[in-house]
Amino acid sequence: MASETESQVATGENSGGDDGGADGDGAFTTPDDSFGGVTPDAARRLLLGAVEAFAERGFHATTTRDIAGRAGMSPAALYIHYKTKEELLYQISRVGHERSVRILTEAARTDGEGGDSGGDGEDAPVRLVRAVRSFVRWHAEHHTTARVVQYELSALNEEHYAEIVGLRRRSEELLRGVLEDGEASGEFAIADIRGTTLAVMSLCIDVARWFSPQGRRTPEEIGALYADLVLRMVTAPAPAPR
Amino acid sequence: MASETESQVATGENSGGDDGGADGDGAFTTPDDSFGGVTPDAARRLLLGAVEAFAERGFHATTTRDIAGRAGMSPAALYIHYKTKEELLYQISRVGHERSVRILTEAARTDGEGGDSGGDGEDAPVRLVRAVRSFVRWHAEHHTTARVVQYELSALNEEHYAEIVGLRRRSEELLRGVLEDGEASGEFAIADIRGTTLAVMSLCIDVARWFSPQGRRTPEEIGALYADLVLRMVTAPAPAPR
DNA sequence: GTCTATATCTAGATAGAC
DNA sequence: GTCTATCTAGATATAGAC
Repeated sequence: MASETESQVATGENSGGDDGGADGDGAFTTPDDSFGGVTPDAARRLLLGAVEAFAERGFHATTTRDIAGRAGMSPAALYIHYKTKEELLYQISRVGHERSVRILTEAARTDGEGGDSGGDGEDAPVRLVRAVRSFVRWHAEHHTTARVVQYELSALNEEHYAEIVGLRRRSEELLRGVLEDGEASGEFAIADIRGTTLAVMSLCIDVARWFSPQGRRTPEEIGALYADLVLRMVTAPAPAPR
Repeated sequence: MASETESQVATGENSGGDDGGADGDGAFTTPDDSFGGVTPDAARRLLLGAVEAFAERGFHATTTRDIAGRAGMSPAALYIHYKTKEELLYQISRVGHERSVRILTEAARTDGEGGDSGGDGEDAPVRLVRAVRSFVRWHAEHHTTARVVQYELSALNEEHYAEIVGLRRRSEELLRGVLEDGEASGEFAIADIRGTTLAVMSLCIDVARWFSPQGRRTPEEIGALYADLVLRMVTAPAPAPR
């Protein structure tokens, strides 16, 4: 398998506690060190170059020369670290999707951060707000990576694509679980749980497409706005004042 | 300019009343005749082939041979009708974006279909529901075209890109107008109108990315669901029942 | 307007010196 | 592990016959 080259990508899943705390993620990571765990250095620089290039121009329009150039290397050097251009995309996708799953796992759990939740999933709104807020923040903060992760999937080979789809399903299930819990407890009033789950995922993901650091809102602000909008989506509206 | 080749694309803006009635759009159009006005026949077939191919594989990964093949022609024949591959994308984008503007213009107007609205923009919720419903329906029904229209913009040349961005701004302004009217009349309770406008646009647009005709919902059902979700987004939530 | 044939270029990937 | 040089394939676009 292409994924078992010896100089390969560390997921970050086990790479120490420097960037995945309970309060979300990205707050104290620099603009794009999603690949901090990758060694050797050249392999990481190539990955970062690939992310930039793929985000700017798309996978197919990006040349290996371009990627190598951004990493300060010759075109041939790329192939020491990655078998193909597609393998670069796969590593980016995998790390990004694993991060998504982790963010949502963290946010969706019932034993909230420091809170003394009674136990029976009473706090679905808190979990939902936390999930949307940190998921959106990640897509804005790491919009370059996220753009590649979310919009270049079709360039993966079949095997890699299947693996990524599995991770996406896990993310969706995590979010749906929160909506189901809230519906069961009466905190939410949702007409179509599966459909609403999809809509919320879609809303969060699409942040990566339009977000710009030059825009008028910070990732934090967008996260807060979106959390509020989503909370309204799952809550029965008040009768319109006349 | 590339856009003035003699055998070129009719917008559909003036092409008769066969598919843009007051009750939305797409209901009685076949799966993809967004380009019904294009003549000669070969030019239209090429456009349809390009839409399919771009949607499946992306602009850069699509070869002119592929497009020509789908249209039942040799690679060279393409260049009789279009100067470059990019021009095909431009025509697809332009027609699609003009359709979006038209759908939103139609839906956002204050003199609703047959209704006797008093006159002072009392019916913002109706306008919003109508807008979201038909905009979403278009993105689902024509998801192949919409995918190209929404996700391949970066492959346009600078001049064409600028033109398309102008159309996108018009769409956004149409939607924002509805939210502003509803906020002014007290029908809506929106914290951040610009941000909410963006979120709603984003939600609708992203339907094109994930929609599949094999999925469990029809375009109509998704449109209805989304209209409800968006209406909740702009309405003050009822206090949670305890 | 369409075809066959082809010019020209550029991409991904490899060979082999250092 | 990195470089220079290069192989090979396939892309866009054009030429010229029909």
